[in-house]
Amino acid sequence: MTTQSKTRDRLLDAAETLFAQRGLEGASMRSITTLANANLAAVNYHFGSKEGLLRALLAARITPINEQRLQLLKRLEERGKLSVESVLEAFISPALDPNLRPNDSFLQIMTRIHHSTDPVAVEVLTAAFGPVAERYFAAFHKLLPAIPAPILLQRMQFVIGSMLHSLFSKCAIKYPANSTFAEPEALALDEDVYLREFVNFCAAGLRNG
Amino acid sequence: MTTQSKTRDRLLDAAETLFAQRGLEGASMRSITTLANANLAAVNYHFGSKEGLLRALLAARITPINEQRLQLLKRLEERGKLSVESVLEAFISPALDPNLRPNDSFLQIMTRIHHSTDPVAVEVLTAAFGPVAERYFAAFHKLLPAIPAPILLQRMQFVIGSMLHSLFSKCAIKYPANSTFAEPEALALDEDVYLREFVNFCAAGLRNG
DNA sequence: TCAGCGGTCAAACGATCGTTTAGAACTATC
DNA sequence: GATAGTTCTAAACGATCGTTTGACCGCTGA
Repeated sequence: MTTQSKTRDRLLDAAETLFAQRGLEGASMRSITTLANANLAAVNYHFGSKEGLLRALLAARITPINEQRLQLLKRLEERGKLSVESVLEAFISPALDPNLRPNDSFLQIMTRIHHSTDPVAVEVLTAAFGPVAERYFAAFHKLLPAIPAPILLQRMQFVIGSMLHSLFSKCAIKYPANSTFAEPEALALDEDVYLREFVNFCAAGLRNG
Repeated sequence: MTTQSKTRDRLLDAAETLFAQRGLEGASMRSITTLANANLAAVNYHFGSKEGLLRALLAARITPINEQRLQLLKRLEERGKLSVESVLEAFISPALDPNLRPNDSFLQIMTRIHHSTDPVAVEVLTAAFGPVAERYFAAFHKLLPAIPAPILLQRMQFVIGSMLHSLFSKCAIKYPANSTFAEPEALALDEDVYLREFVNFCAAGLRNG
């Protein structure tokens, strides 16, 4: 138990890549194990099933991001630095932190499963994001007490949508290069510019929406 | 050629339901034809292949929405009624128009394929939404000339994300009913309230982002 | 030395996938 | 009522899916 199998980690990496590339159903066990240079039976040995592999992957990647989200929010509260902008930054920045390992592939999986109806994905998502959403809703509610709860909830859906889609479009350009709209280089903002844009866009929307 | 087959339409409806419910790969030909009370071979007869069925479905549903988007924008320009708010409304309202047949299932498919990497979905999406995105970008650029193009492009990504995710969450509640956050009834805003919230949120974000 | 164990392997399992085929059933035209 | 063309049907095709099996390897502690 002290030393985890190398194969196990290679399987997680391969699954991350292929789940992002081909979707949860489109990525076959054979394609995953081949990419991981492992035997076909390796997934069932290490994770029990394909579903077990998905659960392990999501847990390994989502948990640290959401813990960071809660920790940053707590820190803001303790230091009396709560503002709409600082809370928004605390919400999105963990998804951009390379130390927490959200690479392009995983960001793609995140957006995909947020709009999926796969039972496992829904179960894991609600369990992982439910507490985070509650705490952040409470924070926004305190900062914007004049906004009725149902309206604020709707605006938070806009915030979440802005985050998911922009994170996705950061790694998967949507419009063809020959289009006069959105040449690739036009979409490639610096990461700090992107973060500032997200925070300001959503702050303005939350307040004056 | 004058009278289209009833079976063809039932297949499109069944495909719409099951593609939304189980995804493009998760919905099998057998499940689709069974739901449509048709023979297994019916899809291949009417559409050539499963891919042909997907293409036909997307074309039948997306085309009228995007034509309406372009027409509404053109009408605003002709009548000199261009504003950030009116353009935003022209952009989202066709997706809510029951006459254009975007029911809950199709809205779910829309969000799903917008974040998918399926080659067919990407091809159809870029072909259908590319011109719309260009025209609306030009309109926003004219209304907000002080905002640099790359920044405006990023903000339009936020707008698109807000639209996709909120349309999706309108039909597929994301958080469990036992959560203090987001009880189902709390998310069920009137459609006109929802439209006003979307327009105001995005308008504030676009201007002051 | 050898029994035990975590890990890997090739091979096969039954199930399901999308597609094809040949012919039956229908509809409209003469 | 015979004919031609469209629509539907049952059955089977090969391919691929996720999973299981039992043998095998290298290491460790007794």
